[in-house]
Amino acid sequence: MQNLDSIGTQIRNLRETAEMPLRKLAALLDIDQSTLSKIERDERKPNAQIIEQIAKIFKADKTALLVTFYSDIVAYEIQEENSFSEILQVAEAKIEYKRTKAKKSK
Amino acid sequence: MQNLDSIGTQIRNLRETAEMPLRKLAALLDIDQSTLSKIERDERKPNAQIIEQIAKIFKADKTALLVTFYSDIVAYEIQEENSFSEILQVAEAKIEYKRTKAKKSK
DNA sequence: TATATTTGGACATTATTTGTCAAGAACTTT
DNA sequence: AAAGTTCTTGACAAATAATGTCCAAATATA
Repeated sequence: MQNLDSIGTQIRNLRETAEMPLRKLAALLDIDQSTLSKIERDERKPNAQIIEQIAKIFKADKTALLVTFYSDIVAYEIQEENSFSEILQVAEAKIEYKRTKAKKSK
Repeated sequence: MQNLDSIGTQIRNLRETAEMPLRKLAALLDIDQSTLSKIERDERKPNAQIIEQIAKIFKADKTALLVTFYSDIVAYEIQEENSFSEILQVAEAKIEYKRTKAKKSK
C-alpha cells in the first residue's frame, strides 16, 4: 500500500536512516538548519528542487517523494470540503482533458 | 457527465443566462467590475464566499460550484506532473485517513 | 455616432512566503 | 554537573504574491 506519511516525516526518516545530522543535510541542501527542521515537522514546505536533491542524496525514489509532496498540498487544501472526493475526480478529468487537447494540436 | 468548465466560465454562463450585466453582478457582490471581469476570464480567483453569494443570486447548486472552484485549483497545481493521477489518489487516502482518526477520537 | 458594457493596465495596500539569525531546549558524552 | 552536540523556537527583515481601486481604452449595442 502507498505511503501516507507527510513529506516532512519521509525526509526525516531518510535522514535518520542514514544517520546524518540535520545540520549536515541542511548544509548539503544549502538551506538554514532551522528551515530544514521546520520542513521535517511540516511547519514549512520544501520546494520541488529540494525534493530532487534529497532524492539524489539518499538515492530515494524521486517520483514517490514528489507524489508525497503534492498530495500533502492537495489534501491540505480541500480537507475541509465534504465533496473532496468529487473535487479530485473532476480535477483529474480536467487534466486529462487538457492533455488530450495538447496532443491533438501537435 | 460532470461539468469541466472553469469557475470563471460557469459564472459567466450563469450571469449571461440571467441577462445581467457584469457591472450589476459586481455591485451585488460588492467587488470592482474589473475584478469580476478578471474572475470570469480566470485571470483572478474568486474566494469561497463570493461563490456562495453567486449560488444564492442565481439559485445555482452551491456544492457544484465549489467542486468546480477547488478542482480548478487542484488541477492547475499538479497539471505538469506525470504522476498526477497517483497524487490525487494519495491525497484522497490522506483525507480519508485523517477523517477516520477524527471519528475515533470522538 | 452615441451609449452601454467589458477589458487592460497601473498603482497602492495587504497578506503570505522565504531566508536569516541567535538563543534556548533536549539529549549525549565526558 | 559541565561541556558538547543536535534540534527547535521565535523574532525579524526581505522578497513575492494576492487584493482592491481607479480610469482609460476597447468592444459591442442602440
